[in-house]
This record gives sequence, C-alpha cells and structure tokens, in this order.
Amino acid sequence: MARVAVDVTPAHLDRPFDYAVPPEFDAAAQPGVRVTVRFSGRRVRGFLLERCSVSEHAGALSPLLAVVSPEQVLTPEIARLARAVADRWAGTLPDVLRLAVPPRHARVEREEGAAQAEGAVAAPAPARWQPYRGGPALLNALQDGRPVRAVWTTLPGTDWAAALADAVTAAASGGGGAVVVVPDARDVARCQAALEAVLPAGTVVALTADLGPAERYRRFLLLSRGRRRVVVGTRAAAFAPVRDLALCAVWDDGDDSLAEPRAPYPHARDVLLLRAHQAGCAMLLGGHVPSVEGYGLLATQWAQPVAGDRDVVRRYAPRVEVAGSDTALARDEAARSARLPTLAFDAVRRALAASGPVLVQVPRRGYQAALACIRCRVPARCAACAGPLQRPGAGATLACAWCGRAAVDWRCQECGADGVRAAVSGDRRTAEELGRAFPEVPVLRSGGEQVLDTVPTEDGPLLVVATPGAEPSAPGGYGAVLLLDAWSPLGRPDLRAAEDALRRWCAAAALARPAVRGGEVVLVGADAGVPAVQALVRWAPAGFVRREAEQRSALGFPPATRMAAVEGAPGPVAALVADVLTLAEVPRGLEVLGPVPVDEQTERTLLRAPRERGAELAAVLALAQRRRSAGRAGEAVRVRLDPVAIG
DNA sequence: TCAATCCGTATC
DNA sequence: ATACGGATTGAC
Repeated sequence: MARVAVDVTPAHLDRPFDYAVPPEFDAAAQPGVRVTVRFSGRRVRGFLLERCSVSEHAGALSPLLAVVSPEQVLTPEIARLARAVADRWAGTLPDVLRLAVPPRHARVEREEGAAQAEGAVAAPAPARWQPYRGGPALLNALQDGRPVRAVWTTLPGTDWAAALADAVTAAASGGGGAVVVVPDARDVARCQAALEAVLPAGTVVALTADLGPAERYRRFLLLSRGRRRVVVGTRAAAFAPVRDLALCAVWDDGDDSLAEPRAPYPHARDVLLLRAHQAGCAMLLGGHVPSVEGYGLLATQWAQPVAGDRDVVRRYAPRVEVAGSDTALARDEAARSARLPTLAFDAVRRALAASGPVLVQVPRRGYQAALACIRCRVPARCAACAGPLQRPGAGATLACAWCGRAAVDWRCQECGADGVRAAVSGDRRTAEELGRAFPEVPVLRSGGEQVLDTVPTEDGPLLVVATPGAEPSAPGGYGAVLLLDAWSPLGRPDLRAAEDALRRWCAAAALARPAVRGGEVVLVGADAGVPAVQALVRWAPAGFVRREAEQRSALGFPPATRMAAVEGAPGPVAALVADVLTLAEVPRGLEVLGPVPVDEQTERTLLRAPRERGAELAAVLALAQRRRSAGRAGEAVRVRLDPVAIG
C-alpha cells in the first residue's frame, strides 16, 4: 500500500491517506511520484509519500488510479521540509507543495538529460574572505563540512557574488550540494556567473520565476535527478531538491521579494533556516546590512558574525556626505532643475573629471510623489517634525506624512513662496535633467523593464540613473554615487522603512570606489540626524540593526515576538480568533491586538506571542483553521505568520 | 406514508 | 470542497 498526500484544499484534510497499490503500478509507485486517486468520489492528484505494509485505516483501501509518471519529483527531504513549512506558517502541505514542486511537463521529462558533472571542485581561493573577522574560519569550516552558521556583513566595494561562490566552492568540495537564494533574477544571473567561474562545468543550475513551464521543469529535473548539485535562484529555489546538502545561503535576506506572496506566505530565509536545521548543514546569511532577523540569530548565538573590523571597513568604504533638503541648490541652472545641491553637483563633476562613472539612485516610480516648493523646488517639509508634506486628497489641506499635522500656512523655508508642486522623482526626468547639467556626458538608465548588469568597461565619464535594486555594477567602482530623494523611503509608515532605506542606500553606495581611491557618496535630501543616515555616513550597518532590533524588542515587535495577522470578513475573523482562545494549547502570554479595519469588507486582528512560543501560536492557528474548514464552510480567513508588512 | 430538505460527517 | 446518510419537516 501507499501513503498519499492528496491535493485538496480544506485544511482538515491535510494529512496522508492510504491506498492499495495494484500490481501493475507496484514498480512505478515509488516515494515522490505523482499519482491520481479516488478521493471522496472524485479523481484527485497527489504525491506518493511512502510505501508501507500496514495501514492505520480500518476500512477498505481504494486502489491508486494511476502513477502519473515514474519521476520521483518530491524527494523525502523536500516532503519533510514542506511539512515543516506548512506547520511553521499554519498552512497546508498541498499549498506548500504547489510552491515547492513545479508543474509536470511530459515532453521535457522524456528528453535525454544532461550528463552528470565530472571533475573535482577546485580548492577555494581564500583571499576574498581574508579581510573579514571570522572569514577564514568560516571558509575552513565549510571546507571541512562542519555545519557552521554565519551572518556575513559584506564589505562595500567587494564582489559579493564571487565571495559567495567561494563559500559554495568550499562547502561543495566534499561532494555535497548547495542552495543559494537571492532576491531577484539579476542577482541570480550574477551569482550563476560567479559560481560557474569557480565550479566545474555542469554543476550549477539557475532557477527564476520567468523561465516558463518547460525550462523550469527541465532545470528542476536536473536537480531531482542528481545531475546538478548547486542551485542559485529566487525564493522558490529554497525548495529545490538538492541532494547531500552542505550549505544553504541567502543573499540580502531583508529584501521583501524573499517573502512568498502565496499561502502560506513563507519567507525564503526562514525556509532555508528550517532546511539547514533539518539537513544539519551550514547556513550563511549575507548582505551589506544584516536583516533584523539575522541580527536575532547573532544575539541568540545561533549564528556567528562574519564582518570587517572598524579599520578594515574604513579602507573599503566610500566617503559619505549628507546634503540635507535645506542645503542650497547648486547655482548652475541645469543642476537646479535636476534638484542637485552644490555638494552633490560638485561630487559628480569631480568624479566625471576623473573619468569615473557616476551612479544616481532615484526612488522607484510609484513612490508617493514628494511635494516641493513651486518656485525653488526645495521639498516641502513639516514645520514640526521635518517630515514630507502630502496632500491627503484632491483639494485637501497639506499635511505631514509622518506626524499628520496639517500645514495650514505653509511657506517655503528657502524662498518664502507659498505654493507646492509634485516634485517628480522618476528616473526618466532625472536622467534628462542630469544630461542637461552635464551635456557632453552620456546617460544610461537602469530600472523597470530595462535593467543593466554592468556599465561598459571602456573608461570615460558616464552617468547611470537607476532605481533601487537595478544599479549596474561598474568594474572599477563608481567615482560618485548620488542617492536622491533620500527622505522618501523613510516616509513609509512601515516597521521596516528605515532598515529598507539603509539596505537600498548601502547596496548602491557599495558600488562606489573606496574613499582612498576618491569614491564619494552623497545622500541628497536626508536629515543627518536620522539613525539610518548616520549608519550610512559611518558605514556602521551592524550598530544600526542592533539598535533597530533592540527598539523592536522593547516595543514587542517581531522578531522579538511572533506575530500572526488574521485577516478577512469581520465575522469569520472574530470567530477564528475566539476559537483560538478556547483551545487548551493556546500559548501563554498570547495577546490579541485589534481588530482594526483594513478596507470596506476586511478587518485584521493581530495575535502576538513570545518568540519561543511561536510554534504553539502556529499550531493553534492551524488547528482552528482545521476546525473551521471541517464545520460550516464560511468565508475564508487569511492567516499570515511573521507578515513582512503589516498594513 | 412518502418525498424534499437540512444538517452533520467522512473523505483511505 | 463535496457526496452521502440519517433525521426532520411538510403535504398527500
């Protein structure tokens, strides 16, 4: 007989069901294959989890209707991981399996697979980890196959993908595999190139969401069939069926795109943490700025820090200056129209004169457009708290986006004008205006549909305007990096706004040359007193994140606590929460926050438990969902654990 | 006394 | 979810 995970929706059916295996399917009915079975009268698809000789089930067993294909796509390791992920996020196994196993593509399955890689893995070049305290030790541990766990704060101006590739090489030197998860397709391409540069041909496979069904399944099969043993990919790659796992790595784990938007909303970093724990393998979290969650792993000593000492950081970091919004604009007319203060304008001019490329980071389109003085274009700010002013609705009074105070008789601090206009902060316009300020310098744009990987290597002055995450790297480093509209991301009413802003700034600023080689970074339109700005100026991301973590801890925010957002129609949300509270297993110290209205027909209640009771919180939520789905079927209630954004 | 309907329950 | 059965209710 066989134990089958059937692909059905209701939460209370999330458990294995036993089926008899007809003799003709006996050979093909191996663990991990897709099957079809009759379930409650219907044909449904499922995965064969395991063969067994006895069944708990008292009644007669239905036979398997078919083995869809003999391909063992759900390896036991991934089945176990998927179960743990479902439990951790109070979701169901079928939901997780939809994220973990790509849809079958029969033609691809019949293709002749690529040959297995041959050749030994070269010994890694330790040079890239030499500057870090704990770097050489990390590399040695990986080389020796020890399950080290590290939070790596990347030095600015260094090739992080190459360093990551060295770590993977070390871990793979014993024949094991590695999973590397990065935020987006461009990072995948970059890591793939770095990995292929140091690993034997036929070792690496890249997985991204944009591959299309056939190619996605083809690459998945290379891993599940053991033809490749290293994968680099976006968030879904956390589930890639790599065998003999030696290392899980995640780059820039504070990036929102690592959070899966489909139920049960797992975060790739935490999936990999579970996976590394289950596999007993090494785990590496890297980034220019550690995430607050990463800091939490250091604070509990679960992981060790790998970072440059102060004097090392000073050698690598660019010089960072702040041009506040009250700074005078450059006198040059073109610079004025590009909203450039003198400090920034001069830095650009110096860098271009030295033949260096210049990077200009502009906030992503779609950010709330800032309001600025109608005459001199200095951003309109709140008199009380210096937050950006907004117009809450058409014809409404100006109000501060931070503190909410109405700005009744607003006047520009700079020139005294009393009107505002939308200060367009789009890359197109900035590109045009910078071009006008430096007419003989070519301007490249990177962002949206057109993302550049690197800027041309031939020397010569060049301006690159990019949105966050789309900054191309420059082979010798940028002479200057401008971070425009720096207050804009800080204005988001979000728990992570400051952390996110620092991450984006550091990602761009890290592409500058070090200060000793003349590299300059200018943060335009920032308040020098803001901690995130201070952290950039001093290139001290660890201190910022520690402080951020301590503040969140003091306020009872994640990750010091475990939160669950329960969202849906008011009745069902209240019913589910009430049900949770009746359960005997309800975690001690559980707090109920809300409900608060989200929109017309939706409301949200937050449940908060001490971090160490997170598993209990997930368990009672899952149990309540099961009870709910078993009884009167009402409207669905969405449960998100550790939601990335609340609100 | 039979049938349409409602609720509760199991789904291997 | 969805199909089935036992109880329930209503009409001949």
